Amino acid sequence: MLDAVARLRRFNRAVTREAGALDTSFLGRGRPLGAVRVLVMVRPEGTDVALIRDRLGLDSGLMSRFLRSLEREGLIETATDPADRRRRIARLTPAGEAEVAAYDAIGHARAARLIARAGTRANELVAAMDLIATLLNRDQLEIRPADPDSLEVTACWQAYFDELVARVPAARPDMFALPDPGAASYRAPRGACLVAWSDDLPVACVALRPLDGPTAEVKRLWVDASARGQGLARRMMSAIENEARQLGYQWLRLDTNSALSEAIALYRATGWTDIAPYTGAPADVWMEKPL
Amino acid sequence: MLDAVARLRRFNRAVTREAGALDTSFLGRGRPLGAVRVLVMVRPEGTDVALIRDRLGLDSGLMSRFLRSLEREGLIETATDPADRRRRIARLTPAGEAEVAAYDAIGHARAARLIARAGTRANELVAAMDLIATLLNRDQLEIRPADPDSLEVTACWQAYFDELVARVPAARPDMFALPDPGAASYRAPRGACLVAWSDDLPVACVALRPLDGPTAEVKRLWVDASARGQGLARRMMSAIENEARQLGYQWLRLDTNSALSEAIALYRATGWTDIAPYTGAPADVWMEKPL
DNA sequence: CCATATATCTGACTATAGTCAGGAAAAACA
DNA sequence: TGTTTTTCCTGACTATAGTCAGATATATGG
Repeated sequence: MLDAVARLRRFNRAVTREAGALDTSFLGRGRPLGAVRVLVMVRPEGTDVALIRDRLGLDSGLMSRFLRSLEREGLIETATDPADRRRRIARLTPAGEAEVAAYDAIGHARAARLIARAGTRANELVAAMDLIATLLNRDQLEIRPADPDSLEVTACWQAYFDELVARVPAARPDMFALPDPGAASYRAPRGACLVAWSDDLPVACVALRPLDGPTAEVKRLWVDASARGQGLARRMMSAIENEARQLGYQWLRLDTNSALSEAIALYRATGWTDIAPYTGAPADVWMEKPL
Repeated sequence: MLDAVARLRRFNRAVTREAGALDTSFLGRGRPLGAVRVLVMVRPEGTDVALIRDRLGLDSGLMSRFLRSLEREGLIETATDPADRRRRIARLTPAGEAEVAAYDAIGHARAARLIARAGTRANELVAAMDLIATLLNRDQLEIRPADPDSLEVTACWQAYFDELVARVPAARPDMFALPDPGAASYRAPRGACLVAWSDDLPVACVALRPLDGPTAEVKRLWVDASARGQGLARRMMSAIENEARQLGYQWLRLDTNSALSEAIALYRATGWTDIAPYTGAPADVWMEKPL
């Protein structure tokens, strides 16, 4: 392989040029880039001003000016946060939502064009971008509770089932027909569902449901290919165990398949022990852990 | 797969943030970014000012000011191009070379740190970056003649030999011991050597040497993994055929191995026909084409 | 209650990027 | 040869990003 560092710097130049083009593509709607970057971070339901400032690394004075300018344009409204009245919350007006949608469409079109440029290698391109984005976002990874009926959880579970079908010989697609009738059991007060976010993309999930008195069952641990090799599965397991503890459980169980060797190695390394079967195919390994 | 466009946009955000950090890392030496971008594009042996301006997309007035400012600092000297005295050529002074080396070191350190962050997936990261950079740079790809003894050609040939060893069962590493004693035959006036550049990284090569009177032999066609699937091999073959025509050859020959099926398919599709063996192992396919 | 810290806002300021019009010199063209 | 085009330069200008100090209102911890 030629010098890896030289290759990385070529990448930097290529992407900087592309990102520059991306930035200027956000112009042409008569608004400076800084204001646009703020605008597109405001969610319709309202976003904490400090959060935006922090994400964009802006000076508070500059941020304030951007907000005033967007307000003058009638794209956002700001109100004080009732929970902490020093803070302010920015909310999109209908005009603002339309404007954000327009910027979204521009970005979407650009992105689609870039992917199209890859031709037959589009899938590889997206996978490569995923890997890089996940590595760069690695420190910003956040694990948050999620609604088991939400779109992101459904997407994670679908990815999990696809993975099972690909790797477990005994698994067939029709074993996992979403939507899941049992999704309610992954909710409070007796269940839980966690998703790991890299930026706004879910890259891992895990769920917990009541099994039998003081025993809960861990289900559907999944980590996206781009996020593997960084100890995320271990973090997810540790997070769901904490949830279980807080819900008052004393024992955890899980079933899995011997084809999923890394997962089993992780379980063994973190205090899980084999037990007698308590479910059927496609599982062929059953484990337990005291809390 | 989750929405590809959403993933690409996450990538954009991650990389824009990183590129922003990269840009500011070029600060801290008391010089504005624009001037630095110009400075690091000046080669010690001299670079055409218009070329720099074109690559960076700068206004001629702005460019002029950057040059004056770098001159005042004693980092570069400008002289009129003797071939066209409207044009100017910028050259690094010794102080300038030292300064560029310092910026290089900063960039190198940053790049190394990023690669290190990928841990066990460093190779995958570099491959992903290569793929993206090559796709983004695709329109800027340049095929230029190269010195067969140069570092870049040696690197290409080494990559070619590695590929052969990996794919051809009969090939062993010791069959291809660089440096190549026959490199001189790939030079003018009877031979040629072409390299395709993506930015400053060689991504493909092909060579030509005299064989027998009006017949020349095409050797060492190689395309980097990141640049495949875009018709580059075809372009390289077409370029080397043009070289051969200009050198007055009437026939081309080549030997290859049946394990390299895409290459053979390309040859068949572009007018090459099978002929009797004229070399030994590891070759097992021999072809010819009239010009 | 007070002292201190935090979040935001405002006004004044600087630095940098970028634009534009016009001029001088050289090259290309008819 | 004269005209047009190209290349670079300069000065004047604008827009944007970003910094800084101080003011105000609120929260937090004693």
